Amino acid sequence: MHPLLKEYFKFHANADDKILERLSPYFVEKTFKRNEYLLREGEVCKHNYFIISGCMRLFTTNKEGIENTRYIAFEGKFGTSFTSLITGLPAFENIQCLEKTTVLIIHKDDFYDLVESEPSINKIYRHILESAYITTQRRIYDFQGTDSLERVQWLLKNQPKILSRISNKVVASYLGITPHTLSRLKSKL
Amino acid sequence: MHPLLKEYFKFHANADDKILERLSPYFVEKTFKRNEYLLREGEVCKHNYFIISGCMRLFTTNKEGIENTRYIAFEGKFGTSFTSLITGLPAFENIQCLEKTTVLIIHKDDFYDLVESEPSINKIYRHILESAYITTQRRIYDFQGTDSLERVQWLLKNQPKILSRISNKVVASYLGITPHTLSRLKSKL
DNA sequence: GTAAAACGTTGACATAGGACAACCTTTTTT
DNA sequence: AAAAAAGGTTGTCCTATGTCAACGTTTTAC
Repeated sequence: MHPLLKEYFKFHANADDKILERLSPYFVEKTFKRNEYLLREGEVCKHNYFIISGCMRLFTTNKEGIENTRYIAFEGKFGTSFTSLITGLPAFENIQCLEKTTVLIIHKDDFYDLVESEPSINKIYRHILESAYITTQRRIYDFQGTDSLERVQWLLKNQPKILSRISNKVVASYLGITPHTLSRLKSKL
Repeated sequence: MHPLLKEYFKFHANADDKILERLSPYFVEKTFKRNEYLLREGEVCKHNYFIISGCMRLFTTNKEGIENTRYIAFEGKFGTSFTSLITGLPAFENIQCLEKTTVLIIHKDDFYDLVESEPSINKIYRHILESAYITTQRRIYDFQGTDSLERVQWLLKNQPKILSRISNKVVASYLGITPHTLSRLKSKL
């Protein structure tokens, strides 16, 4: 099993080596090109991805074609369309690599079987859900009732990696502003 | 055990009557007045609440004193500050009853012990986390890049109960607009 | 039942940030 | 290496929504 995933399991579920060896075959490594899609809006999401290197984003497109980035994940994190994975309904979001990205892929059927049968995966899943929830909540909480300057400052303080590694266009769509506004704001700082 | 909670357990965890009788003593009934607080910002949240009748909201207050309602729950739902419950850190949100409200209260220690030891509660918790996550995601997704008229229409379509049972002031703070704007928009519909 | 407070509506005005456009720079393609 | 495409910056203008204010109505408190 890849050391990054091992670390994740040890840290969040106290899993021992024996269990990890048993789980290892469920995770298949694959590398995607920069800008390549792991999932497109309208498809049913069938996999959970653990990022070994690179990064990906979840984004939606509204009726005017404007992109809205909702989550950006780097190496060492799980990322997928949980809403589609959980409900089995078509995703309303896309998953796209922002850099050349290597992931470990587990199929949802295996994943949910293991959630039921294997306590360490049950714990990991609980952890993933809890932190996904908390992250989402924090983002709503921190963004609601703030102007765009405050949002950029928030990003600088809380997720500086996003500002340094990700293009302005994507950052703007993550902050809910236009690239123009972001550009103007950056010159103010 | 109260029939509403029973129904919840049967529906989401297939729990049988024997288990429900065992779980029953952990849930204590209590009634709160309209506007009464179950939790104040800065306190550590120690309980999970299941609403039997009435409704409550979670809201935050920003530095200018502006309220921001993030979740409104009616009878038949669990509600608490999960972020504080999970992390054990002080909550940044308030929980307040919007009507005279009767809840079943379970202490977080009991709750998390049961999550570990009792599969039906484990399943319930998973379900709560999953739906909390999905609800939050949907709200972000549906609100981002929409103007306030679209938000009101969204509410009318997706949560009409909120518009009919809850005061304009609270609804406005849920939509992230001022009561003035909401008032103007309502006259347009 | 009366006073006080909170809430809701509407108007006039101010402003943050989007739309459009031009231009420059960087990246990608061949 | 040249051409094309994408991304970034900056200017002007416009619109949606917040702010301030006045006033009427409903709810709460004594």
